[in-house]
Amino acid sequence: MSGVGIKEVARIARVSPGTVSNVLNRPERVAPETRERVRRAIRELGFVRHGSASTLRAGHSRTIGLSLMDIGNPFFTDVAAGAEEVASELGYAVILGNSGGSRTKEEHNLRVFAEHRVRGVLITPSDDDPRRLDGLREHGISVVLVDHPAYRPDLCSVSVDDVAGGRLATRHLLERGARNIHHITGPLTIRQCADRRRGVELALTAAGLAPATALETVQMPAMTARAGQEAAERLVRSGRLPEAIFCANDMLALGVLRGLHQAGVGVPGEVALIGYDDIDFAVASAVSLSSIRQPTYELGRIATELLLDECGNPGEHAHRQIMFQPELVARESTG
Amino acid sequence: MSGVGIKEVARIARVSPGTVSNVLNRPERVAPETRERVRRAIRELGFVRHGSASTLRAGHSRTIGLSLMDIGNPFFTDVAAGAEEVASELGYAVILGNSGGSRTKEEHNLRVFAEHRVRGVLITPSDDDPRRLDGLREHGISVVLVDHPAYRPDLCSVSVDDVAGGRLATRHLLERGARNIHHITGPLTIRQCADRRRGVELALTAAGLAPATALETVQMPAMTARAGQEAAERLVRSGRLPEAIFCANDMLALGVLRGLHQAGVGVPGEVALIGYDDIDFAVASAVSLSSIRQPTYELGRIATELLLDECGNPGEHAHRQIMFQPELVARESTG
DNA sequence: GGCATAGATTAAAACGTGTTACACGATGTC
DNA sequence: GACATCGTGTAACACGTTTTAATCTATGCC
Repeated sequence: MSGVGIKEVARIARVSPGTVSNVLNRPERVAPETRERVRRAIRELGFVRHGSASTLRAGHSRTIGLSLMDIGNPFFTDVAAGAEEVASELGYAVILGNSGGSRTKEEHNLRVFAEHRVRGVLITPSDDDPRRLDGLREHGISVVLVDHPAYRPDLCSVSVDDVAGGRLATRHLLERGARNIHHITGPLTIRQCADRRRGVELALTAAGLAPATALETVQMPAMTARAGQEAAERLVRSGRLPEAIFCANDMLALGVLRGLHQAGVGVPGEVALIGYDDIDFAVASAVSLSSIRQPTYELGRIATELLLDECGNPGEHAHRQIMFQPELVARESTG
Repeated sequence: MSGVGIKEVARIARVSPGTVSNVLNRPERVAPETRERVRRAIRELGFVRHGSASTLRAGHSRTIGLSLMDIGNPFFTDVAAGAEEVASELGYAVILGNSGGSRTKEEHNLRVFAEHRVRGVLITPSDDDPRRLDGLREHGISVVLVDHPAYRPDLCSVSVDDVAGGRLATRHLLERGARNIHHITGPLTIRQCADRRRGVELALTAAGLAPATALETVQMPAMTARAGQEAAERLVRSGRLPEAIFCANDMLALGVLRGLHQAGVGVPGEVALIGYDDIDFAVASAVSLSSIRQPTYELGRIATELLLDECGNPGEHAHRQIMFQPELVARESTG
């Protein structure tokens, strides 16, 4: 086993354990020569600080929890990458939990985080229920919502305006000459989907078109490429091709693209197509995909910064609900 | 703060703290009625065990470290998903570290893991240097290599036979009529790239072709879609289109596909193309991509199982070097 | 020279849990 | 009735670190 602790170091450096602790945590308080002597002992013995003991005594850990909805989706892994980077820079470790959209698993994750006495939690919540979060906060654990606005002033959140995104995509399609929109989305119970659809409606009305006639919404159970392809095949079979398709997700859009291509339908020649998220693979497909870009990586970075600020200055921290504006990326699939 | 600890629970349940600890860790040793009384108290107080104190006293944590080479690559996130699932099932938490291929960051990760006294470490190593790992193991931390064979009998590893994979891809192209192979790869200092290329050579010689003339290798600095597209553009400009292209990576292949498509080169009509990894997006591209499938998710699952077995039965655990065989997935891009 | 002051170090008391050895009744055995 | 046994529960220490208050030394000042 490891065996070598702070007091073995102290013995070798001819110092008291307290001094070693000071070298570790407040080096400025110890005289340069002793400091160096202690550091040498640390190196020689290969000492590494026992994090648990430290956490126990200090009352707080250098750890944050990250609960993701879908680790298989590039959108979320981008968020994770951003979060990990910032956390790592500031000396924090990240405990990963993948909820897969399941409330049970999400609760399990939060419980694990609580046991580990993480300093804070970053979560892409699967629903709007804030009760579980309050449980954490009673334990003194800060929480920041990611990709989901906090509808209350005492909680930080970092998200992107999905209504605006839906509007952007729709307006773009209308500008390219479309008079009606075929909208392929995931379950409308998912906030992101509902908001994006709302944006479509707003854009249509703003252009003097009635959503009731100019908008057709198709709801798929999953937001995967497979689901997208199925939607496209169904569309082709029906024989009534729309002028323009807006998918709530790039995964869906890539599937649609492939389904249309296989049926010999030209994109953007016969149908214009736009997705959402602007994942890296959007530009890699044979007909590059127009999409709505979100500052994914930044989402993770800023959420972590907010979280650690809240942990560091619990008194004067001002809760903020940050909402980014999405951005249109026009590529080949919309002409 | 939380404030409620094991002894507050004990007070409410009219029991000694030791008994509460027993209810938590060896429930069978305590009489059913007291057990229930304690459990009720735990529920009422909303008590959650202090993981650090537990770790400190017990001498071991319920945590593993996971150091990934590239969290942005679907291959690695699949591995992570598998690992997280198993770890979670068995009550372990996962600390995530993203090395991005940098040795410095990798060392940082390992140091963090050591401080947290993780039970074991899962790592997709960026090189073959085993010294850092030995440092961990001296501290009683088990290590399992992922996607990298252990060249020593005292270390577990889970990997895929990349030589066989390269051979599979090449043989497939040869069977479709190609007489020479254009191989686009990443840095050959990366073991995976070197092995896959080795497989190409073996397959060529086995077919009576001399690698010196039948194989052209192009080494790109990164294994991204962008790099693939650049390689394709260069190829088109050179005017000498090969019969068949084998990319060491699906990301590269998707880029090549797009580059060729933009230049009006038909796939698989004029050029056959195959990738490697069979990421989900391989099937989603306009011309679905042939690829070499690896049991990614399983890699993560089994590695974690091995790791936790090694932690649980330190005495009788037999180190294993598991090597999976990859599998050809033929799709449209090779006709 | 005495005293205050600042700086450097230390001793000892926590932090919340797990574990060991032991106490306590009750039961069964001779 | 004495004694071993068994099933439960307890008391107290230990884990490795941080932190507080106290101690010690050297320095400057009157």
